[in-house]
Amino acid sequence: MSESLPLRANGYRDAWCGDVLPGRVGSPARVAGWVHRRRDHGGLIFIDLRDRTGIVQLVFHPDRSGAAFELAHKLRAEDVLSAAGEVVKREPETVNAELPTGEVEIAVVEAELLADAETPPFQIEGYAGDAGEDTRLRYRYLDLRREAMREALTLRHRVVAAMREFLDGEGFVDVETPVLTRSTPEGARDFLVPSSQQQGSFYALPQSPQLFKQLLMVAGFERYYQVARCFRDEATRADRQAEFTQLDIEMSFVGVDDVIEANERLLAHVFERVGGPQIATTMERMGFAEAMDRFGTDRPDLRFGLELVDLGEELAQTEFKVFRSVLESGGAIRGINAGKRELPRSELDGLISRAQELGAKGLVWAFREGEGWRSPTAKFLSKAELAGLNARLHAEEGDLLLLVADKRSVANAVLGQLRLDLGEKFGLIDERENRLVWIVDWPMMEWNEDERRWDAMHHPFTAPEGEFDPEDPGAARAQAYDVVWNGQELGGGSVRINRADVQEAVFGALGIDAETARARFGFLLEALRYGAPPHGGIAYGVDRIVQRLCGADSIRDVIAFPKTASGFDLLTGAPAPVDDPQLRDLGIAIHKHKLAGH
RNA sequence: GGGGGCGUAGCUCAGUUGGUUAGAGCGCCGGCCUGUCACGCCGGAGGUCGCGGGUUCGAGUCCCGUCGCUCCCGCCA
Repeated sequence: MSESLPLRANGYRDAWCGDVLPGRVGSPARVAGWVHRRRDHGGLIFIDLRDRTGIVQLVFHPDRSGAAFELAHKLRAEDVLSAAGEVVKREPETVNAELPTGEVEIAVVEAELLADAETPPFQIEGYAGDAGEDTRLRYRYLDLRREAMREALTLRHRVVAAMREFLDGEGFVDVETPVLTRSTPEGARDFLVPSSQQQGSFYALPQSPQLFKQLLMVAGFERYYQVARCFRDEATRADRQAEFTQLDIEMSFVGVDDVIEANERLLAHVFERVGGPQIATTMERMGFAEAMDRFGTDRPDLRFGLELVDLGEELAQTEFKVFRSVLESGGAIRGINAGKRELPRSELDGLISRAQELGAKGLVWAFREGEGWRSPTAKFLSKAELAGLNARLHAEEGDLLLLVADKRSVANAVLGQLRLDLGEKFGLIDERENRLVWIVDWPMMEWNEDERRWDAMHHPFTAPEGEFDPEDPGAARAQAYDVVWNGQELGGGSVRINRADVQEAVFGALGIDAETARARFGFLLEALRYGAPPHGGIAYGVDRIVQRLCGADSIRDVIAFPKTASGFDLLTGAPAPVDDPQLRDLGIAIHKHKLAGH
């Protein structure tokens, strides 16, 4: 805070605490803030006063401070105080090098208690261990007084401001779309809002503004963005909240390359503005198939190796029943070379447990030894097979090899995650490195074995590459793209379908019959008949970007008032039961016995 | 929906094979202290061991249930 504030009457400040620097020595200053710490020496009292800019030391002398000295004696942590006095230079031996304001202090002549504070349930900047998260959330307004939280939310503000600044400069228009909208049963569970005027009918909170932004393209806005709150009624995770924020962007008359190019400049601008990693404005691209093949995931962390290798060829003739049955049923045998590692049996067992937790039936571990393996599995494989596997995995003496035989999707998921676990465990990741990559060339659809139908890989409005053949949906490529930063998806999008006939064909391939499509998406199909420009866009997870930028462990650390894993707001007590009359207005009956214990 | 971890003072935690009156650090309260800055020194208060039930002569400790927090799997087009 560089600008100074006007001198005001009691209770107002003319200087920020963090601005009381040597340049002000000899001048009067009035500051206001919270009592951070009190050091009462009996005949001399020091108060560290904190506002959002920092901390400054106040000194109270019994003679010079008058009535303020008596007040200082009674001050307690987090009391709100206004104090005025002269900025004085400290004696060299009393300078505090830890504080930016540590060369000076304010010799207080006048002070006013603006509000007193109860003893907080936890210390604002404690040294006795951080408060537990439920306590922090219960008293979030105190938790947010802490420097780390203030910095995280300020960084968030700067990220969003930089996004707006860039998009405004490029002619994008911020348009608000409804929060009360229509439920679409696909995807995550919707939060529903009952309508009192149409009893029995419900609004849904949006999972994204997808359809509205497409309608804005039909409406001719050409360039739209919105910092949009989105909702998914699903369990939360360390990087997932039911209520989250998207930067939502849509552009007309564009193809994949246009959207990617604009977003490379957007990301470079945002990172530059907030002191994030320097990135090239032309970023790496990788096909979906290559990402799955080399890393087992569509969001690869490219900062380290340990790539997945396909071992089907080497094992094509194997007598080992486990491997043979997997290959015969169309599965895959994939492996990674984890390098020269000495792992005790207990840790190898841990890897097996982890693999099973991730869905594998088992995990084969082996250390290369001579031309063969030291492994419980070695005895089931021929010399030629072991030699072939060693060669394919580029295994050197002592290298740890991990193999999973399963459906290809399972083998990829398991080894892809084990690769990340091992990369972290073995310290293979250079935290200073930043790898951004666009994942492109996505399949349109993937086969859902449980439901026996095709599901959209991105969403049903994604445009196919070239002509769409409804007879062979599995072959269709999507004009879709995800941007991945060090293994985390920052955002994703696509070029959209802008012709009603194509949209109808895609719905059909997804098993949505014409009647259902009309009922749910009739407004979109109709709009596409009135001259829809080619358009495409992207949506970013703002919370995750900020989390990543400040290195927070949890998305909750970059959200002002987050909810717990089970969706509670510990501060306000939401969700909470409502009165019967409220329910009657909505035409909703709740069986009270189901609420027993609430 | 499933699995793991956790729940003891205001906060963070320790608490042995089930055994006397449940401890520590920080915080809080009182006193002393004129150069501290995580001030220091002396004294003190503070506990439904999440909740309910069970086993036992005896439960913070073992068992069952339940609530809450958290991580992971499912899920998240």
